[in-house]
Amino acid sequence: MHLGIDLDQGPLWLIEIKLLKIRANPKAGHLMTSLAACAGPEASSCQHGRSANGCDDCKVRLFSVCGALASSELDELDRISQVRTFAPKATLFEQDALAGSVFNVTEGVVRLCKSLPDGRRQIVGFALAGDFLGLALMDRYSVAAEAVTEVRACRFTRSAFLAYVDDRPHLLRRLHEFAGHELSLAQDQMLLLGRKTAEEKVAAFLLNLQARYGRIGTTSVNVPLPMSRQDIADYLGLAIETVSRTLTKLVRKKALVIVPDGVRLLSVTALEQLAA
Amino acid sequence: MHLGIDLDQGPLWLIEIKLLKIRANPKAGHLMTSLAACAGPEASSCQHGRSANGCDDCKVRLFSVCGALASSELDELDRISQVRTFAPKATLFEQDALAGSVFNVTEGVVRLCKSLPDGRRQIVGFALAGDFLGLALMDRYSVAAEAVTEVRACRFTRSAFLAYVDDRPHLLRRLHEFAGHELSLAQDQMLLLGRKTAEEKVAAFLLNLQARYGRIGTTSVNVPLPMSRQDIADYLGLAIETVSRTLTKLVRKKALVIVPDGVRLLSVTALEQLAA
DNA sequence: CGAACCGTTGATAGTATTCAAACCTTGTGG
DNA sequence: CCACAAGGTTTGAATACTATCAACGGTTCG
Repeated sequence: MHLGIDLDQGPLWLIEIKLLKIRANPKAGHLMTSLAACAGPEASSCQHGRSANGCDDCKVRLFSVCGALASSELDELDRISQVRTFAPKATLFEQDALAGSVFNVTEGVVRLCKSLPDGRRQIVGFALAGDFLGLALMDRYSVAAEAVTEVRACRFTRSAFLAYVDDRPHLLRRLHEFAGHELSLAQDQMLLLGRKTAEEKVAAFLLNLQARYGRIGTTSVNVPLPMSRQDIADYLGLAIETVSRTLTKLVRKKALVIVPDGVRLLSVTALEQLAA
Repeated sequence: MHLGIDLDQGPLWLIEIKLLKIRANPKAGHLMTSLAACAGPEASSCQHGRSANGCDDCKVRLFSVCGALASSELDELDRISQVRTFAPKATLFEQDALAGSVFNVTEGVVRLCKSLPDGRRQIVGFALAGDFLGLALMDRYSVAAEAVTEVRACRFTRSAFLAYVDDRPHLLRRLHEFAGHELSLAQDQMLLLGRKTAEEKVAAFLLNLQARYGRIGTTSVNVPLPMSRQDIADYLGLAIETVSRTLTKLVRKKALVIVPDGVRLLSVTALEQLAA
């Protein structure tokens, strides 16, 4: 066995699994959550968000809305943007509040929540690196956005961003493409919420997350779960206990193992069948 | 009591309700389904869709995406569009098919469905007059569209429409606004599907539909339900029996009465409380 | 060390589904 | 005109899946 080389195979975890319940190597846990945003094996040198050079060497640009912009246009985008960081549980914006800003997530995970007066909560999505918040450009936020992990994001005032977009139809076009994609994901989620069983929901959730990580970084059978079980439950329309029970059921079926801060998928094909 | 004058109060139904189970006047039923698209009392002279004059006197233009266009632009829109009608249960397009066309519904009701391999179905939305199908402008349809009632729609080939849009950023802007609204509705629906009880789902559905009818025609406590109970069930993530039972429960609570082809809301405030 | 939080597991309850049958409406054909 | 078939709706009884309530184990942090 080769140690510390193949990130994708997560050897540190393998060791932990075999040693049974030995305290997790904290570095391993960190590596897993980092996977969401980092591509390639040199995780230590991974720097997301804008550096001193601004958007030019932004790691998320190519798969984000900014990918529609020419290098010359990025300079002005730089000028109207500011990098902001949010601690876990911090609020980026609240449901129904006036939309003063829009954000482009460059690092970390954000949950998008809707709540009922009595406290019931539905998470309508998780935003990862490259995702744009406030895509609809509406004057009020329809959801709340809360940092799950430490989050880094480019912030624009909505008015400045609108002015910027108005001069650039190709960017609007790109925004619209992203909105269309979001809408399609929302429809998939409606199918999941309305018609799938708990097991199908959890399996589909894990596969989905894996695919999303793959699009922004390394494809791996290690799927970090930076969000809490309660978050997952509120995303899938389940009770927290049902999420927990279903995960252990999937473990018994040998479809996955639970590792610190996430899961390792043992049989993607089994999960795909379970996900319906 | 005044007969045949006040459409909004639906006097014909009142009579029927009081006579208890007397066979419904077929005209009354027809009036109700027409309410979805007709504003004002002269339902008989109501003509939706493009007439010989094209888009200019289209009844849905002002609250549809076309509302962003100047009169001069409508001429060219006319040229690339064709009016099409669909019989109930006809398919406008199928899930995952190449998106060859986009549609603007001018009359009738369309259901947007997603299905699982085993037949389970989720309706992700009902399109009414003024709604645009294919808003996302993606190259494949993410849902199937099926006529619930007789449907009239303006059809555009996707390529022609894309070319038309490319020359008109203000139309793209309007399309994006509509997409943002759709996304917001989808998020509301996720909250409903994931976190609401059967009673809350049904109450919210009826109030929502009433509000939508109000936006495109006459606000009325009469809410036509042209779709089947199965359709409602598949929209709300319930079994057909649960929808039926919940409706009769709402009748027992005196929140509404069931009339041919729809319901009449007796207490909107009661329903609003039940909808959470 | 204890409090707080998160996750897991067990027992129980409840809501919605499933299965089944009856009812109603509509359309067809004798 | 009535009988009958077909499709949709409603109602009833039993089941099942998931939620709720409760307790416990593990980790973190002061």
